[in-house]
Amino acid sequence: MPELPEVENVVRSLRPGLVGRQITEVELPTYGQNGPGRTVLRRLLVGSTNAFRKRLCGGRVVSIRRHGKNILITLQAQGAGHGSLCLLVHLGMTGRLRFESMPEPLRPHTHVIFTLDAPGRWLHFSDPRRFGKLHLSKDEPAEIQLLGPDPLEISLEEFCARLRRRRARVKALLLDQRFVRGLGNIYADESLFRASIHPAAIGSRLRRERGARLWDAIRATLRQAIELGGSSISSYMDAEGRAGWFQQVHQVYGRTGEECFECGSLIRRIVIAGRSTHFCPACQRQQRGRTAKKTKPGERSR
DNA sequence: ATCGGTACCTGCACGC
DNA sequence: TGCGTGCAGGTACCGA
Repeated sequence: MPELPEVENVVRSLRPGLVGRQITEVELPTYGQNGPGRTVLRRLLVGSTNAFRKRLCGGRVVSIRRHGKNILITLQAQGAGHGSLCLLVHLGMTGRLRFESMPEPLRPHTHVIFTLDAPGRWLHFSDPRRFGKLHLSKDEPAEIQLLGPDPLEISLEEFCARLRRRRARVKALLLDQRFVRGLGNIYADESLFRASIHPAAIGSRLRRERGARLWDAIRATLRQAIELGGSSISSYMDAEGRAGWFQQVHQVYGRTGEECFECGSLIRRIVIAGRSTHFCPACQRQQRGRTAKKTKPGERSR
């Protein structure tokens, strides 16, 4: 769920209440819930739960930033294990970091409760589907270096150069975090619509002019989405519980069968790279000879 | 290199 | 009301 704009808003809303604060206690309410062999946290927490708790307690938050869809929290550890710590949080599809006041009843699927040295403030991590991840390490995990450039920072030149090198369909490329980091299903579809590019177009076959339009569309889409607080499709909210508004200006995502706001054609849904892909068949035409092979007669493209 | 399928999970909307 | 089905913002892994 949370893509770059949502994660960016979570990070921004975490900063004021988290930077400079000390974590005084860490509780893991779902630890051991499904029996010792299958604890809920096993998949969520990289490393042992005890080490996680021990190393984090007493740590003071130094900084927090976004890297693609990852949240990186740097802490100054306390006591014998002094030195710096890096807590990586990936929200997966349904992960949520949210400030809470303790007397409220615990929401279901709350896996980690960080007690802060600010009175009446706790930070809860919840994640119903448990696709999220928490990884505590001494240094920044090496894996994040494998991710591609940030789409808001990449230059036009580099973006076009990367496109030229890849023969995958452009929608698949946008979802590939090694191509650019931070785009997900919503913003890939919305960016392609804004650039009037068919999602099945082959990256290396896009002319420079179209590549430039895509580069521009991605940046404009992400900037506007960040501005509007992200897309709140079902339950996304920032750390202070504020919803986003970008879903109200979605042009194609989640609009299968509805009329295109530009031309009135019906928005179509196809599957690319195993993901639902929404586009306007009239505004996003396949370029003859420049796209993936056409569907054979009698073959269904759904 | 790239793709499709599967897996990981729970919740929700839908049709019957 | 209940039940089965398909779908959902994520990534990782397999074999082809």
